[in-house]
Amino acid sequence: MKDAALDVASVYRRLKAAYGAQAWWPAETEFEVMVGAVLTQNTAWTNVERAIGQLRGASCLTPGAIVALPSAELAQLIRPSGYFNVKAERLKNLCRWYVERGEHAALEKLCTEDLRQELLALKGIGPETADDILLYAFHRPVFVIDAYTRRLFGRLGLIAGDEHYEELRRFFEEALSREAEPVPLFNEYHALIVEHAKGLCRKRPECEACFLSSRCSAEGK
DNA sequence: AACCAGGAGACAT
DNA sequence: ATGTCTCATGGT
Repeated sequence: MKDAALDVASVYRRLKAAYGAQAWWPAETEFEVMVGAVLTQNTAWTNVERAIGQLRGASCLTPGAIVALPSAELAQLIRPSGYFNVKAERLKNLCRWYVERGEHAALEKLCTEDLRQELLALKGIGPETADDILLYAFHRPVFVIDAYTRRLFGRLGLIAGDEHYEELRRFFEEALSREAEPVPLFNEYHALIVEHAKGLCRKRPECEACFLSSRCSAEGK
């Protein structure tokens, strides 16, 4: 028999077998998902949690409150998440658009491509942040590409790793196009990639693939 | 104590 | 179209 094909779908099964269900995104509301998507840009999630906690504590975890808040005050609230000055502007851009556009009730009516283009047009919302929002806040079938995805699948030999964002997104979405329910699948898949990456031993990059075998010393962090 | 973290934009080449 | 720099806090 031929060796088991190491394709995108089988990597998912192995990740899920190794780490279990993730049930992302870690947030109370869909708006909170959007805030977290901006705050976590190139930042550890533990820092984002603090920033979101500060926003909640100041009763500023709503689009209206963030729009009304002076940038300098917003920056101080989100300080623990790093890049607080730029992220304050990015959050305000996002919230201003969100409010003007009628929030979820109105935006839900847009098709995925239109919604994506509107998000990408905002200063501070790049392809990954836009796709985080599309998938985890609007439940659209979009596969999120992040640095972990590039690293993992690059090391597995399934991609080069330096492809353009859109090219990789199409690659994964096409590879999973036969699946019955893309939204829960994409949701879980990206979460598993991150979970795997967080527990990965930095000193041994070769361990990147150890979830593929039944015994892995790096499992469970 | 350097190094990195669930990126994106501005700018030069 | 492809590099390089900046933004900044909190963990290992």
